[in-house]
Amino acid sequence: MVSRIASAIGEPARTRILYCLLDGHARTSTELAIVAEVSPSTASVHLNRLRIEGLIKLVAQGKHRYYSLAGTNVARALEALSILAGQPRGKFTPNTPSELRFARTCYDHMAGTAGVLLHNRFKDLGWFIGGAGKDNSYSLSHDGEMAFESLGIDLKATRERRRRFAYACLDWSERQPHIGGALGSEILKTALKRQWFEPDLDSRTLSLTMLGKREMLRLFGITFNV
Amino acid sequence: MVSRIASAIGEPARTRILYCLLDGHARTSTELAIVAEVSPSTASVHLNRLRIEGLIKLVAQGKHRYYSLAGTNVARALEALSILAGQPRGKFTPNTPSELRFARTCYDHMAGTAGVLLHNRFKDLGWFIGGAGKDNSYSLSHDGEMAFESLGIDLKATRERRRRFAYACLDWSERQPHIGGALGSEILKTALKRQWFEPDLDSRTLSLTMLGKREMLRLFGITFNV
DNA sequence: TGCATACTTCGTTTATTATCAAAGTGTGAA
DNA sequence: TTCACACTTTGATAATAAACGAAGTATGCA
Repeated sequence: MVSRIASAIGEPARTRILYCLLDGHARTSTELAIVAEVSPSTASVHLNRLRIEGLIKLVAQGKHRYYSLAGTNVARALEALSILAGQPRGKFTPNTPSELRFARTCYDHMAGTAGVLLHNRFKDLGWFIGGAGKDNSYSLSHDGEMAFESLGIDLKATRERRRRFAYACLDWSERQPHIGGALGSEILKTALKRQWFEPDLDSRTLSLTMLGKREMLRLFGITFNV
Repeated sequence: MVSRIASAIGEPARTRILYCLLDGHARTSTELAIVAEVSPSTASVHLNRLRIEGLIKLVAQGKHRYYSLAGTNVARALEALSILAGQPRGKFTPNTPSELRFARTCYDHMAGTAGVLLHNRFKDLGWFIGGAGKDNSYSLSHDGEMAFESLGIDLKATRERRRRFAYACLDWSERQPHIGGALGSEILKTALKRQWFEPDLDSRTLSLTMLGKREMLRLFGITFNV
C-alpha cells in the first residue's frame, strides 16, 4: 500500500503537480498539465491516479475541475520527502505559478486573491446592495453607479445582457467571494483594457502590473502587498 | 530529485526492505532478499539503488555487508508515507524478522541481542578474564572453566583448535560485544544441540525456544523478556 | 593452498508504465 | 440548438525498469 503511494508520488510529472499544489491552492487540469510539462490527456491520467491514491481531491465547478491536495498529511509527507532530497523546502520548479500570480479569471470575471480583495473593498465602500439573499445577487448603490460609470463601464448595456447582473461568486480555492455576473465580466474587461493585469500562462492566470498596483491604490484605496 | 527518492521507495521489494529496516537494526543482503521476496542478485541491485539515493547506508564487516537506514530523516519520511497509506504505523509485513528473532549467528558464533546478553552475563559472573587488551582476547577464570566444562564443552580440545580461543567480537548492529572465537563457536554448538535456539529463515537468525528460556534462567540467571 | 560462503555485476527477457493524438463527454453562453 | 471550451477516455507506441541465472569478486577458515 505504501509502495503504491510512494510510486504515485515518484513519477516526475506527478511530483511536479503535487509540489505545485503544496501552496494550498486548487488548480485546474489545464494549469497542472502546463506545470507538469505534459499533454492535457497525460495530465488527466496522472490526476486520476493521484486522486485514486487519495493524494489529491477534486471539486467540479461548472466547466472547471479543481484539484487540490487531499489534506495536511499529504503536505507533511511531501515535506518529509523534500528534506530527504536535500531541497531547502518550498523551492519549486521554475515554471510553477507562484503566489505573485495571485489573480485568476473565473470564466470571464476575476477570481483569485485580487478578485476577492476587489469584491470586499467594493462592498466596504457601500457600492453593493444585497448579497445576503438566496442567490447572492447584488444591485448597485448610487455611489456604486457613479463609480463604475466613471470607470467607463456602460451599466445600462451591462444590465441588458442576457445574464445575471452581479452576484457573489464563491471562488472555493480562496473560500471567499468575488464579483460574478455581467458586472464582473465588465470589470475584468476594463482591468485588462487599462492594463492593470496581464494574462499569463494558459490565460487563466493574471499578473498585476505596476500600473495596476498604482491605480488600485488611487481609485479604490487597495494596497496589494505583492 | 524528490521523484527519484519517492520512486526508489515506491518499488514493492524496496518498500519491504525499508520498512524492515525501520526497527533500526542492520541486516545483511541475504536477509533483506528474503524479506523482499526476491533473489539475492535482485536484492543487491535494489540495495545499491537505495544506497545511491541516500536512504540506506552500508557497513562491510568481514564476509557480511550490513545495511541500515541512513538516518532519522528516512524513518520520518517512511512514517509520513505509512500514515498516508492508512497503516497504523509499525505494522510490518508478516515475514519480517521481528524483534522476537533476536538472536543471530555471526559466522559460527552467536550474535544479536541474545549473544550480547550471554556475553555480558558471563563477564558479570567473572568467568572471563581480560578483554580490555588490544585484541579484546579473553581467558577463563576458574569459575568459568568449571561452568563451561559442566555444559559439556571440551575446553582442552577447544584450545587446541587453530583459532583464537575467545574474544569480544563487536556486533556493530547491536553496538555491543558478544563472544567470538573458538569458545563462541562451542557455545553456539551446545545451544543448538540442547535446542535452546533453533535456526530460522536463512539459518542466520535464531529463535529462542521455551526450553532455552528456562535453561538460560536456571543455568545463568538470565531472564529474556521475549 | 583449496573450498565454502556472502554478495555483486552482467546480460537477457519480460512486465510495467508513461506518452500522445484522436475521439468522446459535459458544461456555459449566445 | 449551436458553438466553444475544459476535460477525460481510449488505443497504440515507446521507454523504463524489474526479474533471474550465470559468472565474477572478496573474505574466512582449514
